[in-house]
Amino acid sequence: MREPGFTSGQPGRPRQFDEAETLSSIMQLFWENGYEATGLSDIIKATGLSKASLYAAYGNKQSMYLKALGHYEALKVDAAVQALRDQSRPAMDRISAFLQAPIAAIDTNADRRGCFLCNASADRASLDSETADLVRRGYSKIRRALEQAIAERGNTGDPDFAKRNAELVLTVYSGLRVMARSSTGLSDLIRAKEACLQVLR
Amino acid sequence: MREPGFTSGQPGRPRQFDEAETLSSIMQLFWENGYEATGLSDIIKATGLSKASLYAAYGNKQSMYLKALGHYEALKVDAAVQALRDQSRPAMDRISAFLQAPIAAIDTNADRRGCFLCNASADRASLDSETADLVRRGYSKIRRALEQAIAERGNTGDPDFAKRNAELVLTVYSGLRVMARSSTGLSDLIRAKEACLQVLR
DNA sequence: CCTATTCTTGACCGATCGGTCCATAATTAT
DNA sequence: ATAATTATGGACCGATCGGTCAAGAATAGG
Repeated sequence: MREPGFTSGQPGRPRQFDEAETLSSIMQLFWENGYEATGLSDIIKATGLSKASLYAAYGNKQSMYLKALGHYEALKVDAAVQALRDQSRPAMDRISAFLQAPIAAIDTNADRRGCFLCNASADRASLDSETADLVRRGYSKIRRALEQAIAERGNTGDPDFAKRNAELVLTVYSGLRVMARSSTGLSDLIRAKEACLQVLR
Repeated sequence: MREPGFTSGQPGRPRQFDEAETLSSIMQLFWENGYEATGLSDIIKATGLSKASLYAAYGNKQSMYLKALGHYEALKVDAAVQALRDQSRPAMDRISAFLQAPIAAIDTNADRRGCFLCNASADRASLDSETADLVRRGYSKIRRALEQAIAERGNTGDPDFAKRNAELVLTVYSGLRVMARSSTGLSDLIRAKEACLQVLR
């Protein structure tokens, strides 16, 4: 209909919206406002779709949330992991950039959404085990990438050095993301980042 | 009525419940479940009071939340600050205990409520400036106490040492609290704490 | 063409939401 | 006693919640 002559091979009326694009809109809402503060009405408004279409495509609200969180993982977490693994830059630069992201979000875009993974951990993981599973999986991906980046820099004696400090960086990242949601200035966030990076030097 | 002969000096029927005790119950609910996931019905169930009594005593839901968060600050934050200022123990021990709290909560009580301040920052601060104000005030109290505890240990050269590392400890604390809400094991949390403490040694 | 299948819209559902009102109970002051 | 004042519980409010349903629209294969 939209594209005359186009056939999908499937019987029945084809979807009239881009599923991934719509999922992105849904993700933005849950990301910014959390699970409970986001209503179906908000999702309807943002996507322009009707309730039944949304339910047909993504299931109920809980399922929409999980799919949105999964989408975040595939989009943002995986991108961060890839950047952390980019061998064309010094490991230290990559880790520094990873910790700079929470600061840059506020600085350049006044973006207070934080990190969906961290928000989900604080907001929803303790009430829903499926969310908790997703959050842990996302954290683990980053953890492993950090570990390897730190290990790259030569491990002096202590076999646990990379593991311990990867966890430190990940925890500082989470803390920055959460504190940024209520913070007014950048200076505190920058200080924490600098202090964290000095450990690795 | 409850205590015949007791007079408060005020005209009219006296409150038949302990305001602070009831506020504690309300605090527990918002603390554990967040703002939106806590309904008036939950508060009624937990306190045993009627809706009208609650509104008369604390105002609307938003106001209940802010009072609950203020109560948390007076109860828990101030206690943590006091512990950080306790000169009878080495500064390092106090800071270590501060970072141990998020771990002990899970370990000994399977307590996944995290820190109300951190939860409020992630959950609500970006949507409500009054909440953000309270959160920042709470963080600042802890920040100052940490700064002084770190400064106690002798400041070698760098005049910004205490400030930077106080921010690091505070950020790690926030990160631990948030990650603990979705975490299954203790080992990662412990690693982050250890790595953070090593900076100060 | 027809039939099967899927998608879409909008009406509709009961339940619950936060919030208000009112009659009554309990107290103080006179 | 009586009046004034405050607190309480329960009924009540419109709005919104998440979720379902049915009828029609759009496609496929035959």
